Amino acid sequence: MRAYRATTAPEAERTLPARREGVTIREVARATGLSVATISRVLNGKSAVREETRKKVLAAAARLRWVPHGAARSLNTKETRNVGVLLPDIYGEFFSEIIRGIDLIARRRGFHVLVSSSHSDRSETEDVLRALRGRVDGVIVMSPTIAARDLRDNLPEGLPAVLLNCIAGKGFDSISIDNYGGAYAMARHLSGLGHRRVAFIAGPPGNHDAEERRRGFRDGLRTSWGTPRGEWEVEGDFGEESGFRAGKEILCLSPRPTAVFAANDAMAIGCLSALQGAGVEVPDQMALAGFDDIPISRFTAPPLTSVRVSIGELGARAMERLLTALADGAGHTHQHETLTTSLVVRESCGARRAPGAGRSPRRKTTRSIQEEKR
Amino acid sequence: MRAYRATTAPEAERTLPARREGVTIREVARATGLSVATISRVLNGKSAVREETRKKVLAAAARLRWVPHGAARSLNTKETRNVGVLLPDIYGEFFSEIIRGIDLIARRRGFHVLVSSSHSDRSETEDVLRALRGRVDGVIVMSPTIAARDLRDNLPEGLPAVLLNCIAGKGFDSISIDNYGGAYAMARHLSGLGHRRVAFIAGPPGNHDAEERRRGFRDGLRTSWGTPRGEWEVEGDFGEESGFRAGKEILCLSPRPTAVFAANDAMAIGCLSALQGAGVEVPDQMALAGFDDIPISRFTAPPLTSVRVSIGELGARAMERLLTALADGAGHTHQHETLTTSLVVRESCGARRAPGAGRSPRRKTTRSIQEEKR
DNA sequence: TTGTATGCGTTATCAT
DNA sequence: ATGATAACGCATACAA
Repeated sequence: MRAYRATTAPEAERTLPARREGVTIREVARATGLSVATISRVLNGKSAVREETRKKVLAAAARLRWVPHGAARSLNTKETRNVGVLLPDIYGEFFSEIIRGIDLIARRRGFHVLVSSSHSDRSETEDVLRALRGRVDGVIVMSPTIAARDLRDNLPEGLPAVLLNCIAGKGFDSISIDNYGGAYAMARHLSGLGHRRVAFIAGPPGNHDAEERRRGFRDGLRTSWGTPRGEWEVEGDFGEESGFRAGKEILCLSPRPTAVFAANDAMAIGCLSALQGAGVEVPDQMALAGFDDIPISRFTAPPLTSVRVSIGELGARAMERLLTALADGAGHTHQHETLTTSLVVRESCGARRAPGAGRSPRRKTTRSIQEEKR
Repeated sequence: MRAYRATTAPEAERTLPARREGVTIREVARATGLSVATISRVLNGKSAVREETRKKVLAAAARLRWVPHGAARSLNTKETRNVGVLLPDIYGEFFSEIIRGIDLIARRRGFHVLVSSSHSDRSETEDVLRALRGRVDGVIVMSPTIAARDLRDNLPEGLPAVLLNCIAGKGFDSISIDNYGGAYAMARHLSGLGHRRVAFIAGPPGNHDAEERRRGFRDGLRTSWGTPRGEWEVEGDFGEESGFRAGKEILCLSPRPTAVFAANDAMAIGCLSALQGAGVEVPDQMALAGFDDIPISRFTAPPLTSVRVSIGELGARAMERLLTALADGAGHTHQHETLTTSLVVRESCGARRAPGAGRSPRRKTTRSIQEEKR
C-alpha cells in the first residue's frame, strides 16, 4: 500500500513537505534545532527543561500542529490511557447514563473510553475481551450473564477489570446496585399501604439484576404478610412491550392483585398502558410501582413511584475504582461495593394524592445515597 | 518504574516464565522454532504459509494465549482499527441507539469504537479531537453546534470524518435526518385535521436539528394557513422539564392553540404531563405531537403521535460511510446523505380514536425509509 | 515457503 | 539542561 521511504536519502526528504500521515516529533526537533529527547521532555513535563526552550518547543509544536502519536507512545510506556467498557444489549436510558458517568471521570483523568455494546452471547464477549490486549489499560465489564471464571479465562493477563452489576467474583473489583434492598423496600412500602395481593413483573431470567430484585420483592412481602403466592409473579424482559403483556395477564388473575411492582420502569410504563387500556384506574383500582426511576417516570400519568438508582454515579464509581486499580498495580486489593437506592414515592402507588401536577416527588430515602464529588 | 531486561542474557531469559506484561510474538516464535516473520504471516494471512506451519503457530499462540499487541501493530500499519465517536450531551434513548448502530457495523468489520460524550463547550471538543491522533483511523462527529471549519482546524491531518446531524460542511462526509421534512409533514398533518392554531415547542437555540424542525414546522403551517403567529412558538431545550414548562405557557396563550407540536418526544411527554395536570384532555381539548418516536411514546396515555426516525440506522450508515472513506483513501469523494422520516399517527393528535389499547400505530410514510441490509 | 533486518514514533537510559 | 540511542512489539521488503 504505502511505499517505504529510504532513509538513505535524507537530503531529498528534507525538502519534502510534511508527510501526509502526520507530523512527527522529529520534525519538531528539526524545526527547533533541538533533539527529540528534549521535545519529549517538554511534552511530558517530567524532566527539567529550560523555560526558554520549553516555550520554543511549544510554539513549534503548535505551529506544526504536532500531537504525539498515541500508538507509538503506548508501545513504550506500556499504557494506552484507554479503558474498555463492555456492555450488554441494554435498554435506552441506562446505557447512556452509565457511559456518561464513566466518560466524565475518564476524561478528567486523561483516559479515553473504548465501548463495545450489544453482546448477546458469551463467545462474542470473549472475543472482544481478547482483542483488547494492547488497546486498553483496564476494562469495565457489565454483563449480567457472564460468570467470573469465563472472564478470567479470557481477559489478557494482568489486565485490571471492574465488574459492573455482575455476579461478584473473587479476583475482581466489583460494584453494583442494591437491587435486593431497593426491591425489598418497595415491597414493604406497598405492604404498608395495605396491599396484600401484590403482583411482580420480573425481568429476564438469568439476569442478575432481575433476580436480585425478585428476591427483594419476595422477602419484602414475606416479611409483611407471609409467603407470597407464586402466581403473582409474571415474567417480563425489561422491555415496555413485555410490561404491557404482563399487565394484561395480571388483570386476569383471580383474586385480582391490588398492586403491581415491575422490576423496571420500562415495564411499569408498559403495564400502565395496559391497565389504562382496560379502564383500570391507577392508583385507585390498582397501585403501580417500578424500579430505576428513569427521567420519564416523573411525567407519566399518574407519575410513577419507583426505586431511584444513580446510574451515572454507578459508572463514575466503576471508573474511579478502575483508576485506583491501575494506580495500585500489583499490590491492589479487590473490593466489592454496593450503591444504595432510595424510594421515590409518587402518585401511581396511591400513597399521595395529586398535588399540583404531581411532579416534585417527596423522597423517602431508605439509605443515604453516597454523594459523588463534582 | 519497570526494570529493563538486558537482551544480552538470552540464556537466562529463556528459562524465565512468560513475562508479566504479556506474551509477545517472539515467544511464540521461540516456542515453535520459527521466526517472528512467519508468526506474523500466519496471523495476517496475507502471505503464503505451509499449512503444517500454520497449524503449529496457531496452536502455540493459543497455548501461550498470545494476542498481538494493538499499539505495536498500529505503529507500522498506520491503522488502529479504532474509530472515534464524539457525541454531545444528549438525552437518553438517542445516545444508546446511535452507538448501537455504529458498534454493530464496526464490530462486523473488525473495528472498535472510542466514544467521547458530553461535550459542552467547543474547546473541549477540540481538545478531544486533537488527542485522537494515532488512536483512531477516523471519526464520527455529532455536534449540533460545532462548525465545519472548527472541525477542520482541529482534526489531525488526513483523518477522515463523518458529520452526523451537523451543519453540513464541504470537505466532509455527512449524514443527517430529514428534520425539516419530518416537521413539515407533521405540521401539514395537524393542519389537515383542522387545527389553525398550532403551538410549537422548540429545541435549544443554536442546535441544528432543532432549527431545522422549527423551519419545517413554520413552512408546513404556512403552506396550509398562511404565516403562523410568532407567539405560538415556545422555547424548550429537548428535556422533559422544559416541555412541562412550555405546556403551562401554552395554556396561558390567548386565543389558546388547539394543538401542540413539540420538537422532540421528551418535551411532548413533559407537555402532556402539564396539560393533564391542568385538566386539559388530550386530544379532545388539545392535540399533541412529538418528534423522534422514542420507544416509550407508544405507551403514554394517550399514545403519542410522532415523527419516526431510525436512530440506529443513522449510526450504522455513518459508520459505513466512514468505512468507505477509509477504504477509498485519498481518492474519496465526500457525500451528503439524508435519512427520511415517517409520520406515526397515534391517538394524541386526535386523528384516531382509541382502538384496543392504541398500541399498533398505523404508519403513514412520507417517504420510504432506506432499508439497511442486515 | 521461511529467515534477516529495518523502521514505525515515542519514551527512557545513558552520557555529556 | 540537553543529546544520542536503545528499546517497545510488530509487519514488511528483501534475501535465501
